[in-house]
Amino acid sequence: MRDMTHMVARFREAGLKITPQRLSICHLLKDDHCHPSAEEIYHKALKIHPSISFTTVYKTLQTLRELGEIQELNIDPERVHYDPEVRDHAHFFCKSCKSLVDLEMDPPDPGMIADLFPQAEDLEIHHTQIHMVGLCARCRDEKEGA
Amino acid sequence: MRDMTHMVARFREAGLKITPQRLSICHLLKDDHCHPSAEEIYHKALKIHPSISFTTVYKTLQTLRELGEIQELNIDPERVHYDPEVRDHAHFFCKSCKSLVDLEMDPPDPGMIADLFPQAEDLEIHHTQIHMVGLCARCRDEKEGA
DNA sequence: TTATTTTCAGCGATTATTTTACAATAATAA
DNA sequence: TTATTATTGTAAAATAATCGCTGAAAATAA
Repeated sequence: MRDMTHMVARFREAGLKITPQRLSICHLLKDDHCHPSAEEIYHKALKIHPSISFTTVYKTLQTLRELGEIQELNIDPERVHYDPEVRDHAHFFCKSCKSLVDLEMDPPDPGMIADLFPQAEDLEIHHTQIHMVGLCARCRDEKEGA
Repeated sequence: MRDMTHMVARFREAGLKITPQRLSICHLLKDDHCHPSAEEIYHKALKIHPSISFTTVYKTLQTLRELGEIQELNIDPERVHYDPEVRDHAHFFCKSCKSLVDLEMDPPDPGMIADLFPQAEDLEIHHTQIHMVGLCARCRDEKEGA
């Protein structure tokens, strides 16, 4: 997700109304790299718009996803998380503390995907997710220390 | 998941009873590479045990996951799918027909992960999932033909 | 085989998340 | 400013996932 000027333009060109709720949700998402859930975004939005509903947050997230401005992460079996960064990068999910962090990656060699996945040639791939699940450093140490 | 003899041994060494229901669920999973959901396994199991409950299927899937005999796939936002193959391989999910297929991959160069993800050094990674989402050949052609 | 012990299957209900319908409201264009 | 149209928020529904309990079944010992 880019800056607010860009988002306003995106809404406009899609024929969507520019409401304070939508702008606030964009603002909350824009610089948040903690991968919030819909519920978390809702609670943050409540501080700005005390009467905002979960439905509004939910629908706005859908809209932003359709616009390609955010991506949904299915790494946590309990809930969907949202990521304002749509460029290729991987994620790590800690089973213990439920933290979800970015794993930066160098852009893979374009030929690598084709080499690794010959079958992918016949598919129209919209996006790729790389998920690693386990224990973060802190939770691993706690486990061993106990 | 390996053969039934292996599964019986696994159950036994874990102090779990070898019930007809469990054996049937293992049998259903063993050769199914369509990545069924809990609901689908339940419906197949019903044909063998007309009185089996969803709870039994659900609990057995949990057990098999804890034993490391199957893995859960979180690629479909609507439901969890189960995979009897726990070795490294990627998956492709078609947004249109909801099919979920294996993408065979050559085992990546051991150094590749470390090279791509320097941060991973501090993490205890239990498993990695690579998910590609888009349209399968058939759905892509239907879209273009229309 | 039979008795004893332990676990499991199935029922029912619950929790949590995600999704929808619709009337009131707010944003936009004329 | 008014008309038009989309969005918000309320409330409720749909769906998936999960749990406690009890009779039944399976494993084990005698």
